Amino acid sequence: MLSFTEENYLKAIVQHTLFDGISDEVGVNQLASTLNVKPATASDMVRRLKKKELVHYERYGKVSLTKQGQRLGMLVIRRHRLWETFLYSTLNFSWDEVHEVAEELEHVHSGKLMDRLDEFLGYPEFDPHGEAIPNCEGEIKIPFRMTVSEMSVGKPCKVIAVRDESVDFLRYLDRIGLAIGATVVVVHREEYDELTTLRIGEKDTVVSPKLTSNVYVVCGSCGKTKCSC
Amino acid sequence: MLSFTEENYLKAIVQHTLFDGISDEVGVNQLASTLNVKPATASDMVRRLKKKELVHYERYGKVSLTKQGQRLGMLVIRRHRLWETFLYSTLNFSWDEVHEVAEELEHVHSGKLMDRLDEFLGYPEFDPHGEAIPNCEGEIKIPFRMTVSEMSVGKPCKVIAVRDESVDFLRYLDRIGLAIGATVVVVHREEYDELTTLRIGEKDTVVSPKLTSNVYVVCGSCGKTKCSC
DNA sequence: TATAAAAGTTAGATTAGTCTAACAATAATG
DNA sequence: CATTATTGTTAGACTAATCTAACTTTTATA
Ligand SMILES: [Mn+2]
Ligand SMILES: [Mn+2]
Ligand SMILES: [Mn+2]
Ligand SMILES: [Mn+2]
Repeated sequence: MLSFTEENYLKAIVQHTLFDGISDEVGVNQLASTLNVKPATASDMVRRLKKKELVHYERYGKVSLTKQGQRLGMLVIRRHRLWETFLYSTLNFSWDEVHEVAEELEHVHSGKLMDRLDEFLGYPEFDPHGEAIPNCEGEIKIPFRMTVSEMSVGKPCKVIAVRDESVDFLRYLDRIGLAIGATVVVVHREEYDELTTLRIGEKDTVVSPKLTSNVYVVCGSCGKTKCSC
Repeated sequence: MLSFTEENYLKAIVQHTLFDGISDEVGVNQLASTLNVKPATASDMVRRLKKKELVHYERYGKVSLTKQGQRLGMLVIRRHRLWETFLYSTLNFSWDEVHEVAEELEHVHSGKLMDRLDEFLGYPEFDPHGEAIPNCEGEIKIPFRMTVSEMSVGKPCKVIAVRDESVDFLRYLDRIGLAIGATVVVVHREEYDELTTLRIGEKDTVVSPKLTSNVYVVCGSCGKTKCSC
């Protein structure tokens, strides 16, 4: 049985290697900063995870997941996202409140519990932030996704997910009317100061690249990421 | 914020001092055996709980709860029993499966979560084993209860709760048809070998004092513990 | 009440997870 | 390619929670 800490490391490694889509391996310092620990601590832990055959790793090298490590990490993420969905859909939490509570609930080890919860929720595909929920084998289809910062000017698109789950970010989105399913158009992109004017519904709002790079969208006409509409 | 371990100690002290109704204080060895640790370990922990002002305690003395210790212990029990109710009523777990999972869920620290869950469940008064659920202040009315072993022969009574939550015990009760709400009559009590013949519904079953002392009942006519029916 | 039994404590060790400070290897850059 | 910057490791210390083994206090009983 994995400890809280081990599960959190696996989850962080999954985020870096599978979800962020930059590389399939991650450095110790990067991991340390994600987990808010010092590099020395992460270095130690990575060696422990290697001994348990959950990661591939050599001294001074990068970290990547073994089959088993990936499966277990994905299961933590499944639990996290199912609980977020429960809190949001059943207990009427707002989308900025669910993450923190799910950080605790995700460590409850009962496969039966998660399967029953999944059934109770009607086998949801996505969590309240639009992220896909892995199945009970820890499998998931990771879609190639586009952010608002990559969308061409004038093309209507639909918000499908958000990358950042912080309270500040989500409340900001609420204020400007940007929710999952909303239609947005990049009205103008100012090269000089990198600000983007976004039409959300009827209203235009000027936003930073920090926002546009954290909002995932698909084509508003065909619903695909890559399209020729 | 309390650790898992500290919460488990508080819960165990509540059980011994408030629920078992023998004394309002408990010994270190007794605590140790309840928590499956060695006396040395419990002795250490009790001193830590004292430093946090959660228990009253002097070297070589007995342990009892402070106001704060009692409140926090009762809140752990509230969470445990609300989760058991959720697992049983909403996710269709059987009454012998809920305890183990609740042992993990009870340590999730979110008052809002528990209040919302309470609301979702319709403010239940009792958990699947018939135990009362403390309110959000950690308060509860502890009823004076009678077990089957104390009931007089021939008097019909109603099962209101079970003391033991072990899988073995609860499955055994299922097999002999003894559920919460069932009507039972002590048909005969054999002094020699302390076995009791119990009429449950239409069927007679011979049971041990281990069973009769773990089943709580009220008078079948008036619904009270002490009555003159 | 003296002795034995039970209950409780202390000392010292261990493991997980963390830190700081000093050091070493690798990568980037002039 | 030599120097610097970045990245990662090691050594040594700390806390929480546990153990074993030896010791002490309290309680029971002959
Ligand atoms: Mn989340
Ligand atoms: Mn999410
Ligand atoms: Mn229980
Ligand atoms: Mn219960």
